Amino acid sequence: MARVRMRDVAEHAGVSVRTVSNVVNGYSHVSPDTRSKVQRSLDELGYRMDYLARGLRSGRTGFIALAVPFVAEPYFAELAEAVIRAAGRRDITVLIESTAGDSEVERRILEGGLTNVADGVLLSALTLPASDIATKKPDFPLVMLGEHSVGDQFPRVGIDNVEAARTAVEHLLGQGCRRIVALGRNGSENGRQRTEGYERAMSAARVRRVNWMVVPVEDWTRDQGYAAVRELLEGDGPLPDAIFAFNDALAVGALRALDASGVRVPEDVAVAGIDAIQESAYTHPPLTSIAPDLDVIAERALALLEEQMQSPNAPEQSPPAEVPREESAAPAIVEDTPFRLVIRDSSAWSPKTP
Amino acid sequence: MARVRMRDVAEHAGVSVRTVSNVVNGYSHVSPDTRSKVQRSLDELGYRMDYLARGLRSGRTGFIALAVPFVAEPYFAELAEAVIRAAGRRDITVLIESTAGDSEVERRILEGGLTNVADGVLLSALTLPASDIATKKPDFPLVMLGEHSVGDQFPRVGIDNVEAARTAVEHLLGQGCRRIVALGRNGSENGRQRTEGYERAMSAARVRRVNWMVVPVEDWTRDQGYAAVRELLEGDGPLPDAIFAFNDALAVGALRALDASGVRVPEDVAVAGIDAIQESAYTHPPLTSIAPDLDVIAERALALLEEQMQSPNAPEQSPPAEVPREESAAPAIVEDTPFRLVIRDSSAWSPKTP
DNA sequence: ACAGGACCTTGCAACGATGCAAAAGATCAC
DNA sequence: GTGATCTTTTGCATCGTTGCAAGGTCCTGT
Repeated sequence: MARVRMRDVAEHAGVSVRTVSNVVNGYSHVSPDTRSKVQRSLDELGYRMDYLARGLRSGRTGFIALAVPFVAEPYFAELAEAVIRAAGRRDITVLIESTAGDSEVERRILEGGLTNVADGVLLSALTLPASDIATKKPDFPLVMLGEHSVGDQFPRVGIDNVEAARTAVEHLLGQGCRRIVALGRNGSENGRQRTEGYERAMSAARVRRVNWMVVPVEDWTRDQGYAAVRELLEGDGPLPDAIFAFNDALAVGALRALDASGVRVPEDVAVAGIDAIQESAYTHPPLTSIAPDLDVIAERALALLEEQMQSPNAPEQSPPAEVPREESAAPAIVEDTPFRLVIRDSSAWSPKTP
Repeated sequence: MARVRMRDVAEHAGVSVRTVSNVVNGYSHVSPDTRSKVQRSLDELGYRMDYLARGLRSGRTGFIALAVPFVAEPYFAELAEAVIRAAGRRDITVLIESTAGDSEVERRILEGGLTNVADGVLLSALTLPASDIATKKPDFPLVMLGEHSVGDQFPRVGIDNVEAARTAVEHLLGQGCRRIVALGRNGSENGRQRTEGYERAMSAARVRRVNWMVVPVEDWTRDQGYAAVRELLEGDGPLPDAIFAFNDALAVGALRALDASGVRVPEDVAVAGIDAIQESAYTHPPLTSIAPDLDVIAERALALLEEQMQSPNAPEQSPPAEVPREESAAPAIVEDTPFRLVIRDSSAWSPKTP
C-alpha cells in the first residue's frame, strides 16, 4: 500500500485536491455535505498528512526542537518531559536533540541548524561561551532555557540561579551549619551564578572567610561529586559540616561518598542540592533540594516561542531603521520562574518519607 | 537576512542550481575549479540545506524517530543517549518522541505517524497489546526495541528478558536466599517474561512453591516500588530474604522503603534489579543489577533499520505472490543482545565502590 | 580525422501540500 | 430579472530540492 496523498483522497471523493485540503485544515466554508463525504474518504483510505510537504509550502512544520546537553542527565530528561507535556497541549511535537555538551554543536544550533525542520528552538546551552552568544542574532524563534546568558539578548526562561543557591545555603546556615562547602564550580555561567549565591548567603550570615570553601568539578555528574567528596574526606583539613552541591547529581555522588566513608548525614554533614530531580527523593537519606517548577518553565518558554513564531519577524522589509540598529534591540526578555525549597532528611532532623 | 537557497548560491557563483546541488552532495564529477568557486559562495552566503525540501524530493530526511514511553525514565533516557551516539556515527539525527505509555500513541506510530518526517522508526513499546502488533504490517522501516512482541513479525533488538531475570534470580539463590520476592508483574509482555525467568530459576533450584512470591505493580517506577515494599513490610507475613525487582527504578523504591523501615540490605534482605541504570551505582547500598549493553542494542537496531531502508521494499510492483502471502513473511529477526550481571553490595558481602 | 568515451554541466519536471484569487453557484433586495 | 453579495469549490503556481536524462567539452585510440 503506497502512500495515500491528497490527490488520492480527492479522486476517491470526487472533489478537488484543494477541497480536501480545506477539509483537513478545518476551513470554515465547506458544505456539511462535502465535508462528510471527504471525511469518509479520508478515513477509508487512511490518509495521513505529509508534514514535510506542508512545512515546505507553508513554512510551518508543527515541530519545535529542544536541544539539551545530555538526554540521560535526569534534570534534562525531566525538563524534556515537561516540554513534551506543554507542547502536547498545543499540538506541537517536540524533536529532542542532544548537543553532547559540545559548544560546536550549540553554535550550530544558534546559527540555525534546526530551523528548517522546526518552527522554533528551545536551547539549553551548557558551554556556549559568552562571546558566541553576544555576536549572534538568530533570525528564527529561539528561547534559551535555564541559563543566564551574559548578554541576555535572547529571551530566557529559568530560575534565578543566584537566588536559588542563596536559598539553599541560607537553609543550611539556618540548620546551624557554618563550614559549608560549595561543590561544583566550573567554567559555566551557571556555576558562576550559583557560586555567587553561595557567597552572598555566607557573607550575609557573617561567616568568616576562612570557612568558605568552593570545590571545583568538571561536570555536574554523580561520579564527579563522588570523586570530589572522596578527595575532600581523604584530605587532612577539618571536615565541613555541610555540602551544598550545585545540582542533585553532584549531591547524589556526594551522599554516596559520605555513606561509603561512614560519615553520617545529616548529623555529621548536611547536604543540599539543586534541581529536585525525582531521584533525590530516594537517596540515603532523601535529599534536600531546590525544586524549579519545570512545568512553569516549559509553559512560559513555549509561550515566548509562540509569540516569536507569530510575529512577522519582518526580516527584509523592515523600514529603514531610525536608530542605526546597533544594540538598539528590544529589551531582553528574562523570565525568572518560581522555585521551592524542598526540605528532606539530608539537612533536617525531622524524618520525612518521599 | 532571508533564507539562502541554492538558487541564490547559484547566482552568486555563476553556475546552475543543479551544480550547486552536486557540490553540496559531493557528487564526484565536478571540476575542482567549479567546486571551489561554489564552495566559496556557499560559505560566503552561509548556505544551509533545507532538509524538508530535500526530504520531500528524495524521500530521505536524514532523521530517524525513536519512540519511548517516557523520556524521564532513566532507562529510556540512557537508551536514547546510546541511540543518539550510534546515529551520530552515521550522520543521522534522532528525533525523540514520547508515547507517554499510551497504547493509542503507540498504535499511531505503528500505523506510520512518523514516517513522513523520519526515514525509519525505533519503537520501544510498552503497552501495545499483542493483538495490535499481530495485525499490523508497517510499510516503513521499523525496529522494535527491548520488547519481545508475541508475534515477532518485526525485527526486534534487546536482551532476552527471560534469561536476564533468571540470571538475576540465580545469583540471589547463589547467595543463599530462598524466600525471594519478584517485584513488578504487570500487564506487559516484558513483565510476563521476567516473571517467567524468576519462576524458572526458582523451579530449577527446587525452591518450594510456598516460598515463591510475585508482587504486582502498575508501573515500573520508584514510587510503585516503594509503595509495594512498604505494604509488604507492613503485612504480617514473614519477611522475604531477597527482592528481585523487574527494573532498577522499582529496586530504588524498594531500597528506600527498606532503609526507611530499618531493614538492613543485604544482611536482612538482598536486592537486585534489571537495567543497571547509572543511578543504581549510587543507591544505598549500591544495587546489583543486570546490565544490558545499550551501545550494542543501539548499534544493532540502527544496522537493522538501515538494512530495511536500503531494501527497495517494493510495496506495489512485487510480482504476484506465489504463496497467498498469508503469514508467509520472512522469518522474524530477533536479535538477543548480551547482558552482564553487575554484582554490588545490595546482594553481596564483598563491598565495592561505584 | 573521427567515433567512442569520460567528464562536467545543465534544464525540466516532480515530490505533496498550501496561498492566492478567481470561478461557479446560491441567495437576496429591489 | 438583474446586479450585488456571500458561500462553496476550484486551478494554477509555488515552496527548495533532487531524479532524470540530455547537452556540451575534451580526450583517446585508430
